[in-house]
Amino acid sequence: MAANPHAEHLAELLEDLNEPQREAVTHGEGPLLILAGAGSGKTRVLAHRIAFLIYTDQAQAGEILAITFTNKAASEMRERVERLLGHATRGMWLMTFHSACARILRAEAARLGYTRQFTIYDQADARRLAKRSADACGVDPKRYTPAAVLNQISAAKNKLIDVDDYRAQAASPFEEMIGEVYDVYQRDLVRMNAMDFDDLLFRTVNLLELFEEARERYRETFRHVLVDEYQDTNHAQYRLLQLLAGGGAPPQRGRDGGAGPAYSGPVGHRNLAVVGDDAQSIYGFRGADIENILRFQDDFPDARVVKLEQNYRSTETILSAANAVIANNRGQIGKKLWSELGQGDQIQVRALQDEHAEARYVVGEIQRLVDEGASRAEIAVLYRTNAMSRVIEDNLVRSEIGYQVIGGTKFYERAEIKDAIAYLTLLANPYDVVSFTRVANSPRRGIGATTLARVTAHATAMDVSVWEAAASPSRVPGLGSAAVKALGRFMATMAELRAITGAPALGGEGDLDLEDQVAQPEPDAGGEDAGPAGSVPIAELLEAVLAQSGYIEALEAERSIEAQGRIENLEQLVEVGREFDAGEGEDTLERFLQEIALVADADSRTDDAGLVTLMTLHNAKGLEYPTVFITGLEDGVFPHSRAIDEGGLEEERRLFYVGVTRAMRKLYLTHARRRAVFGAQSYGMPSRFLTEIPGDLLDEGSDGGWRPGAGFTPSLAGRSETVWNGGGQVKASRGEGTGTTSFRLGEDVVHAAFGDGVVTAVEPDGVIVVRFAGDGSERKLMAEYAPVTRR
DNA sequence: ATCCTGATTTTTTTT
DNA sequence: AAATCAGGAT
Repeated sequence: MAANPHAEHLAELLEDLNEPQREAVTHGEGPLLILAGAGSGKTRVLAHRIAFLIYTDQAQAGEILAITFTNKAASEMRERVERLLGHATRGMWLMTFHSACARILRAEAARLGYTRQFTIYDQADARRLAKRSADACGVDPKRYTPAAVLNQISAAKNKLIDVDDYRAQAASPFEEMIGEVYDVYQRDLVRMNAMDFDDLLFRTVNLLELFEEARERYRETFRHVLVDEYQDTNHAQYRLLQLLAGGGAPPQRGRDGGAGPAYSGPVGHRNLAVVGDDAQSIYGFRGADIENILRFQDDFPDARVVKLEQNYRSTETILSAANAVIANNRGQIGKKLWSELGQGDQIQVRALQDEHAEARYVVGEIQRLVDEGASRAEIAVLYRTNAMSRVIEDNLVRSEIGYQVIGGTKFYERAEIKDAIAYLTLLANPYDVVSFTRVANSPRRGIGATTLARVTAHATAMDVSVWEAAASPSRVPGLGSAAVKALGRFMATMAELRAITGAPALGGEGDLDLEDQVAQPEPDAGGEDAGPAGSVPIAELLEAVLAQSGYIEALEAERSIEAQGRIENLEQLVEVGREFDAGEGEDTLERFLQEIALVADADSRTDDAGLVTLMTLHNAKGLEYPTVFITGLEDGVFPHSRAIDEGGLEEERRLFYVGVTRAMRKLYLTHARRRAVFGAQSYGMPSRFLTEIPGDLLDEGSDGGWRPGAGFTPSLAGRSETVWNGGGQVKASRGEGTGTTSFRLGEDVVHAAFGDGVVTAVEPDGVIVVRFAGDGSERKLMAEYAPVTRR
């Protein structure tokens, strides 16, 4: 028998790999670049490589850091590796950049002036904060929306430009203005012991640059670093990898003060394996820098480069189309994808009159395919923007075809869920002003905006946490006696809840008026943290929060269907907590909050259910389906008009390339002559990407395509609906008689997309509010236009 | 402090 | 078509 006790496994591991795949898997130490075309088995190669490293004793599980793009991809990877290794992957760091950074920062928070309970703000929180900062700087919100301002700040952070650098190099009044807001915004974050998504990366880079000890420790810990989707890394992520694995280009700017110890000490181990495809770089808008992959060989001149060009997914027709389209981009790394799967079917291209006709065509085809024996789970419908899912949903519901939508509105964005999370966040992080203001008056307790502003201003002025400021309301200047009382009661329950977490008590007690109490030792200031702030089951804590805060009570008092729906959502959240409690690892509150902050909706995708999948093209990255529909192929929609204006055409083309290459056997491309955008009709030419596909690969339908006035008649089983009325005024007729458009409170209704619901409010101008039974969501609808009918 | 109403804006894409 | 926001009324 061979010396290696795993010899048998090893042979098996390499068995079904093609030559370049095997080369990538068995590559030893040193930098490795895997250029993996779409469908060339890159996930497989990564998983096999991890298993190989372990079987050949080049690494222990705990010495591997494998970065994926989504949590979903991480758990899929974990499963695959477990299957290969035949045992658990305990200790292996297999997660997203953001999760890995959050985990490192928890451990090292004190060094950066944070506590380990720091809050992670999602985009919505960050935007709210950016708005506040912009207001404080006197920025005209009409001229510069908070989102635009935040984008600028985010872009700077992704490039590792801190406030001082930014202000120093500001070259226009606009940039000076942004610099000012950036300054305020960042100070607020620090004061609140909070980080936004970008900070997670930026702060980790700071940590590793400033503290040699930490840098060396993590370098030693992660002997092998593997990165998936490398083409979508931004500069901060790039820098992080350099710091962890060493090598790479020299730092771009020394950080003042610290005299930049960045590159003293041993050069890293340089065991960095990255996998990517420059043709699939689609996240430039959020700072991804395609140059990272294009320049990998400059950074590591001795890097082994492996190209995976055999595609195991798609027919030759589909690949030819993809190759032809992407050839219109400049500066690609040469790759020629090929497949042994045969020509296959032609690509179906259809022109429809409007988005309704398009949706009917798509759903009609789905119906036909399913009748012919296809599984719904084999079909995906892709679109450029989330808003485009609505019409397709309508039609799927009418045809009674089960589907799932990935992305769009998320569970964790619902108000009641955000409220509940904010309570927990405030319990963990007493500095969190955003959570405090969110929670203080919900349910209503008579703590209004003015009171909140006074409390937070006082906290800032006295340099104490909001918690402390609020806990001694009588010391806040300008508060009326009613406000003092309300705050006192609120903070008393918060203190009780905090006691449940096991964390030490904080701040002033009720109405003690001792002046020197402010000087009392502050447990959260420095390194030592709130002690064993864990060990309470999250589900229990959450139930206590919801009960003692009066949140549930207030909802029950409403006695409305929508309140009932909210309560059910909250019960679901408690269930999430219960699952977390049952999982492995210490169940600390911080860890729970971190996990929740970093989950994406794409993570909730299921494969096995008999459901058609609807999602944006971005969300489709990394997935494959036997049948794929790409809708909305009009100039202005896809490519998106904003991308056309801002020179993002190549990225749009790569996005189209990603979409096309998701398809295994059948590909449908549709465009509408006319489409409602913001409720107004707009007319669009067929997408330029369509014309980039060689004609012989396309089947444009027996009809020869769209002709003015004629209209395409989809092969719909049931009735055919007339949509085009020739005059330009368009209104989709619904199958069921709508009857009158007036609804009454409490009436049972059916919505084409959302199913059964009940009218919970009737507003002026024909707006009704409906709470839907399906998901408990509540929506405002235009009674006259929305596809709702009385049940 | 809270509710109501009308105006404005939203749609790129997401960790 | 629908969500968010600001300003004004109660």
